[in-house]
Amino acid sequence: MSINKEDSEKFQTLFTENLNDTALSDKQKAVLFASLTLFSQNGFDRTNTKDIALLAGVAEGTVYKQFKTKEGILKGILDPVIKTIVPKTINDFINSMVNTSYPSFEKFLYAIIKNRMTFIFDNLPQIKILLHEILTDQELLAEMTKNISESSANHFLVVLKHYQENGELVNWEPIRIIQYILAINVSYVLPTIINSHSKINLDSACLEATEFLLKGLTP
Amino acid sequence: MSINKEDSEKFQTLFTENLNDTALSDKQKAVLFASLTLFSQNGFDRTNTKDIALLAGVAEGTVYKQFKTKEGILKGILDPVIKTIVPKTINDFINSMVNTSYPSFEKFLYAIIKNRMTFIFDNLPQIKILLHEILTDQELLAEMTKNISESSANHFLVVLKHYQENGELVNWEPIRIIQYILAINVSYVLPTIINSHSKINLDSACLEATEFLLKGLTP
Amino acid sequence: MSINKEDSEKFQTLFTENLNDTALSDKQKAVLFASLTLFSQNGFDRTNTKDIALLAGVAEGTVYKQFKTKEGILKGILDPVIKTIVPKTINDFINSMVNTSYPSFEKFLYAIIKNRMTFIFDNLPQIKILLHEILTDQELLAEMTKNISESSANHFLVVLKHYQENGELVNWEPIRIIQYILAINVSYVLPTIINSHSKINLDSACLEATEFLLKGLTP
Amino acid sequence: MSINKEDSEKFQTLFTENLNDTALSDKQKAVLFASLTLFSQNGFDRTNTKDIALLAGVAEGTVYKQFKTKEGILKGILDPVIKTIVPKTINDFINSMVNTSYPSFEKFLYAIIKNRMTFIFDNLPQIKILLHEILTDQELLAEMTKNISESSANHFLVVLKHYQENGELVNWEPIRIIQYILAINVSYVLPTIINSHSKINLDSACLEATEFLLKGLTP
DNA sequence: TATGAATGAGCTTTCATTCAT
DNA sequence: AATGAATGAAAGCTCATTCAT
Repeated sequence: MSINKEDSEKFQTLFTENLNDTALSDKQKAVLFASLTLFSQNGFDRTNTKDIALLAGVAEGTVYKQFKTKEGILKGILDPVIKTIVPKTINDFINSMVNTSYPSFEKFLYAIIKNRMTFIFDNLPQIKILLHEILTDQELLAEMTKNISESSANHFLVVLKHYQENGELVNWEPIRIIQYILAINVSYVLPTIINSHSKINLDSACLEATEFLLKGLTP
Repeated sequence: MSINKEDSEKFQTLFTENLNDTALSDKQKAVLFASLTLFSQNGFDRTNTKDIALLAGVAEGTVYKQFKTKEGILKGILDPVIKTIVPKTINDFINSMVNTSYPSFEKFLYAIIKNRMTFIFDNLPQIKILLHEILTDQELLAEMTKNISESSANHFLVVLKHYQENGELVNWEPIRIIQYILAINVSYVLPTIINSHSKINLDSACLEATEFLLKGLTP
Repeated sequence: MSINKEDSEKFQTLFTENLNDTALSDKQKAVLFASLTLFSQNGFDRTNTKDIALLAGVAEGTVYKQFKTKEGILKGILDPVIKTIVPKTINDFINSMVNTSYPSFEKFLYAIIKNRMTFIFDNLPQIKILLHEILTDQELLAEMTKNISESSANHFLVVLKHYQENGELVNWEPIRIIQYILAINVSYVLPTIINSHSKINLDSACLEATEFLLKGLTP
Repeated sequence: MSINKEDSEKFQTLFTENLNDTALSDKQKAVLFASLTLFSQNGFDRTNTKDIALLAGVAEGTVYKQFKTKEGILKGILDPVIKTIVPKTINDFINSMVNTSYPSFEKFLYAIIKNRMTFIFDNLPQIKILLHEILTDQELLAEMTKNISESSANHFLVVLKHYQENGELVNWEPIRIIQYILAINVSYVLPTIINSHSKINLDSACLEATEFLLKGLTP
């Protein structure tokens, strides 16, 4: 199995679909998108509701129709990410992982990396906002990890153990292995998170990351 | 929000030394430390000058004596980090690296990692503030990298090349190697950056990181 | 300081008309009138926005809706005077002067004096504010004279020349004659400018001024 | 008699002498001069004590040694003008007038005009400050006129009456005659009051003013 | 449902004034 | 007497939020 184009387009539109599910008028959606854009560009505190209204093309009052407060808009953006998008994505991925037996740890590694990177790229604005909030609100992170780990992290551990017993993966603590995989992933994406205009080649990044991690994680 | 007095008394490293060099009165230093603490705890925008004055034990007017504006205080905190502390630390480190010939790439790697991690732990609040600002102000990062790379990055590259020619280090682009080293470093420090109360064992972290990076970077 | 509500209701002339032209809400007009009153009573610097809001019967935030700053309000008051009201008044007057052939210099003199004095009385608060500003901001005067002289001062000079050639007016430089006429006018109005409660009889003032100027300016 | 150069230098230094009389240290005098300069340039409200200290070359605390408040400095500048300098000047002038019998109303007129104009030029900064204050503080003017008229205005009226009975001066109310003389005087000085850099020729101004007033005030 | 004028709490900043040195 | 760091009241201004239309 490999994460194909269709998969990546699924993540990209999860946020939008999520919007479409709820019965939001066009103006309300415009408010949410404008907020997403401005929050990720300038930060929550440096975005005012007047500018949101301006960018959304609505009146200031309309900004408050759906979410009662400015912070409500923030939650309206982050809650789906924390509670739905991330867990759902992870579940989908792990399920496909369990169902598909990867021929080698290398293929497996490449798959995770591509999946993770694609997800990050597809949700850049939300991730940037999350980063901002996590720096000051520690409960956010706690809630997020809770939603992830409780859902299906155990399945992932099983797969890791499989490769360890197979002799393809060093016998380190799973958390340590995950830490390295995430770190290398993030190191490729960070420039784009910070500067939206910087572009990287996703494919070669995945290949490079896999190459290094494979060397570092093979016994 | 709660103002944590103990936190503000911990950061007694280069930043403090740097302060003592400048002729600041005790109250002015208190203002700077209070700002450092609150900015890193709650973020710049969610810190008001009244609370800074309160934590520093001075009047609100005193907050504005040294740095004319609130943003001036932010610069007063970040400028030394960007322009002096980071470059100085890097120079010191590289000089010691050039003078000391490490017997192996492993020793060399361990030395960098320990140095880097120690630096990050010693400057946690400033780094947290920097992170916040970098997310919205891209020029900050540009200026920082300028100060770093122009000073002595070339020396570092020479050392890397030495190990590559020696057959101890893979023949990848130096930037890629540095990226991995930094990523692994940061992955150990991140929990502490986000949650100041989470503690890690610096020594075992360095050993672990060295172990992994050595595997990944040896040809 | 006491806020005099009656005063603020008196200035119902060109300034008010000018306001009605622009699409200002009642509250915005109230802000402008309150500012006019307080600025002229106590001076710009001794008027605070809280008192403006109080006199206007609005919230403090409302004071900043139309004109973004306190100085913006000052400009909102003085700009029409400098750029519109004064030039328009002068043009109207000169046009009527050119169209109407006065039987004698005396009639002509009386007409100007009455016109000038009436204008000053009708715009007392604005003039008082202007005076204050002119004392510290010399560019204001420059801009005002530019707006006046360039518009139609030449027409006035033609009329003066006519009376000089007719033998009814001394052969002095026009600027000198105008200076005297203005000076005498102002001398009658000054007490009212300084103390709003001092009242003069406009008609007898005009007659007296005409009598003196006629003696002084007849060959 | 004519107002000679020596006379005019007497007025010019009255303010300084007044300072020297009081036991003020050099620094205290510097504070007073700096205040005089800045108050007249920028207005009382737009002058801060830091700038006064800076211009005077003293510490901020020193500004408060002599006059306990900023308003105290203003009084320290204006009180001598109102209570001493103006009355003394007027008394000196009227005494010299009474003692010297002017051969004609013309000579008399010229003498007053020159005296008045010279006085104004010699006290420009104080007059500018006075103007500012009079616009918002009506009691100031009241106190000033009280000090003037009570001292020796009556003497002046006697002289006017003399010329009226002599047939050299129209039979108008003395206050009206004084008003015109002052108005014409002020009209010559005003440009310099507003813009300190504009210079006029004092002698020709006096001759012109005399010429016009004589025509206007001769029966 | 959408509007946008109005609100007022809360923020940053200034500056006359004090006082230990 | 002179200093200048420190003060804190008060000012200008912003902006999330409300509500009559």
